Amino acid sequence: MKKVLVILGPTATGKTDLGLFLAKKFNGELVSCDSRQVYRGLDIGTGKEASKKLEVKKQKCFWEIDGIKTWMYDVADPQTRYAVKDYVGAACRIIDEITQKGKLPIVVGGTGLYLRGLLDGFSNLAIPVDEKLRRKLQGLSLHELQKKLQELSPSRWEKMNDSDRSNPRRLLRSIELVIMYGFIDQQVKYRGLNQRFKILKIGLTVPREVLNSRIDLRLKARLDQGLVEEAKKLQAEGLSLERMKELGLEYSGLARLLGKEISREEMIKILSLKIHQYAKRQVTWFRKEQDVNWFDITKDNFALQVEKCVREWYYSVDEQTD
RNA sequence: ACGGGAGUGGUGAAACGGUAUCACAGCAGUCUCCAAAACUGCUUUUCCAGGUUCAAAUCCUGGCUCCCGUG
Repeated sequence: MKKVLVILGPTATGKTDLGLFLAKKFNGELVSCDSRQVYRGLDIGTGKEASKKLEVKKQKCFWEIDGIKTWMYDVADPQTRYAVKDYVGAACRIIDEITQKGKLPIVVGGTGLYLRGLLDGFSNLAIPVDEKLRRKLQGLSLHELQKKLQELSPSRWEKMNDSDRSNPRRLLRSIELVIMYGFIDQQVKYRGLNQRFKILKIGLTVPREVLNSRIDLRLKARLDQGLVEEAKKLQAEGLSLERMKELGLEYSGLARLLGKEISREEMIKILSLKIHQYAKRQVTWFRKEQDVNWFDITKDNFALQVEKCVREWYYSVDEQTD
């Protein structure tokens, strides 16, 4: 059985650095699993380059960082909306290609939903989005959406938890699933990677306080690298501040700065807070992930420990029939 | 030092003498296409000491602290 290595964990734990390290050891190529790195032009704010200053060559379909090919960067225009389905389809194809070359795909993931979709597969992705319906439902109040779903599909409503029942987006998608059920998109038949590959998951952890201070340091470094200039460039290229806000974290802060809603100092304060909260949500998500080999990045020689773990798996022979 | 004003969760605010409330932060969580999104739950408060009152964050007295003005 072919193998895929997965590195996961919250932001600012050095997933890309570790990925590069392992790619060199095990003849690998990186596949980013990040809902914002897919967008062209969002480079500094999404941390496309590794923390160390390495040689980066941007190619048409991939970046070459310190000689290692890195995929799933720059596959979408930031003005368009990219979603799980797009990611899963594209990433899957690339992983197959890497495997065919005889190399090891290393998925570097911070976006839990995308990663789960890629590894386990989401059956609902075959049920298409209906823009017209969404536009129509967008105006409805929470209560109206709830009523609508209860009428359309009481069983689906019953299955939802309290949190989702108050979530307009989930309600809307749920209604969409009921209405669009008959229009299954035959193109997106898709099995999760875990059915076709032997997967090793490496998870990175770090004490919360350390993580927060790493985030703050990284934010400062990004500002020094020209984060604000990057945002100005995006704006000059036609990206509206409105859309920039939707891109979240750094970019939403930057959009407010450029829109003169907040000062630079306020922005830094807000961003620090928002990124801490985001990291916490990532930790919550990944906590439930199955079969993860966790490593604390503050421990001595952690990279070597990881390497050892990967080596055992990488050279192991599958006893079962392929 | 004098005159004036103000002290309510970690922060910013609300409460005619009548159940101390809200937002943010914090903590825990949800999750099958906006996921760096959206959403849920929980914790925590009346500066101190007296007094008036059935009842005080609220009124009175004293103390402490802070702010503004004058010196």
